[in-house]
Amino acid sequence: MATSTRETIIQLGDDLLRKDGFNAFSYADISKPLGVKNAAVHYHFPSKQDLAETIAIWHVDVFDRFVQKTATKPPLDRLRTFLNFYHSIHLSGKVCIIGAFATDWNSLNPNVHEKVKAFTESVVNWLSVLVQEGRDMGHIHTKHNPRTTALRILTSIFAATQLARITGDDDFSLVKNSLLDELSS
Amino acid sequence: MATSTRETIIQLGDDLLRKDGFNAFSYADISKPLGVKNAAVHYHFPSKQDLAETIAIWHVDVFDRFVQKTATKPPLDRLRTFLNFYHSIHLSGKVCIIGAFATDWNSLNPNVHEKVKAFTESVVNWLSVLVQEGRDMGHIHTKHNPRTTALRILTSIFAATQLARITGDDDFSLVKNSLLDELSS
DNA sequence: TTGCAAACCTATTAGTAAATAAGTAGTTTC
DNA sequence: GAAACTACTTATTTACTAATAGGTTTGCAA
Repeated sequence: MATSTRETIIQLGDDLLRKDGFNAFSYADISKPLGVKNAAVHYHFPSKQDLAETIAIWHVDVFDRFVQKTATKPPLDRLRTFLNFYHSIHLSGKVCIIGAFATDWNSLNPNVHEKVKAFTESVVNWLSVLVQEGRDMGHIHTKHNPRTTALRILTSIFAATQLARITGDDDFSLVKNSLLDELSS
Repeated sequence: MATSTRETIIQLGDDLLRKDGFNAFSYADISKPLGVKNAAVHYHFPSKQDLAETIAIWHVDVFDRFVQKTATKPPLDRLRTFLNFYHSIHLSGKVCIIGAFATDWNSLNPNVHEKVKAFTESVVNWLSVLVQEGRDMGHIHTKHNPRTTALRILTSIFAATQLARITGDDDFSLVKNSLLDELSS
């Protein structure tokens, strides 16, 4: 399937956003590798905020597909897949999109905020259901309520993609493995 | 005690770094509220990287004083104070300096990296000792090794300052309280 | 064949950025 | 009391930024 210019811009933008931050990349960083002029990027996304908004929506879509694809797996398998996904984020030099948007929060307009909120809530809710189901099945053990456990999973793993930039890969694995170990024991 | 221009620059820079991000503020954002010219800021910190480096060193000093001041407290009290400190970070609209530096990592030079690494390791080590001592005294309960538990505390609480920007204050408290609840039970 | 819209490009603008050179006023040092 | 240092200012430079106006090409549809 041929990838459209528009799609490539979104993917390059997402990469740059999560590697360098929203204010660290310019339209030139997108247009150059794409082999088009800066104005072509503005044709697809008139403003940088429009691009950020589309990237947020794109993540909603990607996550929806992830949810669909893993829907039949048992809760603990879903969690493992989720954490492995974050491992690949870390290994590719990026951070979690939630953290990237959060630290650049004050540079983004209300439209972007709305989409990022929707995405984040869908992740937290998905994790909450996962925890609830896992507990009902006796596969997941936690003393907190599902949302709290979901928040603890999410915060630990997305901060791990950031922290491991500073302290190294090993710390990412420590966090990841301890999460699985703790919830499944 | 009279605060010098240099110190005010560091504090303003730290505020801006943690509210908006390294690439979202300029020397004008510092010089204006200070009532000096942009060149005066460059006099104290020739480059923005120099400022970032000094901010990192400043955090090492602040943390050292925090460690000294709380050294006589029992482990669980130290943890509570630590988490309350993060609560005040969140309430003042900032994020943890570790996360701020991590997401802007690729914009910062090796000198800054070095100082941020030193600061982060000192926090992780302090938490590790806290966990070790707490466990020895029977006040803290965890199945992981001290560094792993330290990482889980740190990642959860610093990501909570970011996540709560998106999902709201309540989620910060859920994370904070669950940490205390879990480790002290 | 014309009409028209999608997807560009050329060229430019207005603004902001970090950084520096050179000068100045006030204070300290020898 | 001259020299030197501190903490600035004025003025400027170079570079990059997001964004836009207006023109060009291509392919499809009426």
